[in-house]
Amino acid sequence: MKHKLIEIYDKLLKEFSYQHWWPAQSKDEIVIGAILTQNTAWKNVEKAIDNLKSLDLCTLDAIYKSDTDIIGRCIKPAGFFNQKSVYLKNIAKFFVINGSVEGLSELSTKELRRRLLDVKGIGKETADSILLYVFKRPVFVVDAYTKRLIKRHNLSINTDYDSIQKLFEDNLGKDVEVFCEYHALIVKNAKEFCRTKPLCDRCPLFGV
DNA sequence: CACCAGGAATGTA
DNA sequence: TACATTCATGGT
Repeated sequence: MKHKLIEIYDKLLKEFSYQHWWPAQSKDEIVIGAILTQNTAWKNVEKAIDNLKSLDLCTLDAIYKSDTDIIGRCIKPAGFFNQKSVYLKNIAKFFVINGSVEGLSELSTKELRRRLLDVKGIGKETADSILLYVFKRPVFVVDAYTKRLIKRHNLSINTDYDSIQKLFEDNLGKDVEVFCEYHALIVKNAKEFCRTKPLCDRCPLFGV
């Protein structure tokens, strides 16, 4: 008997096809985007990233060496720029002093996650996004859309982050590609159908 | 005008 | 542990 989560995944994949996530040109850009998109529309994140690129500041090394107020002006469209400029400096420093992605690649997933969570500005979702899309570790990313999906379809009693993450990881197999695609599809579906009319009859998950 | 967007830190009880 | 508040821009 297939789990509901697999049924949902199949329907979303059939409806939207592959999403090619994370949308970025480099691993540094994924990390930067993960910070900038915190409670912020992706459209505004794109503007901020374009601003960074125009000054050649869309790398962790460049951010590490730049003034916080310069970063702040670039990322202003993404909101919370006073906080996020500091957060970007924090994560940039973390990668620089640890030898970038390569320098951290030998760590276990659990240890790497702990270290990411120690960086001020990196919470569970941001840490897991980096673990999955940058380090290719089998960690499921739980965002607001994912929680909403689980609640609307009554797929879990507990709806906190850890419970929902465990639900996905226990029922999908630890497949990085599936985790990457499933999270992307949940976001895609939410933007496409679930904004104004939750579970309307046009939604691919109607009746599931 | 209110409300939301691919959250996280901080403070309170 | 479980909520409430704060942070800020831009689209609907």
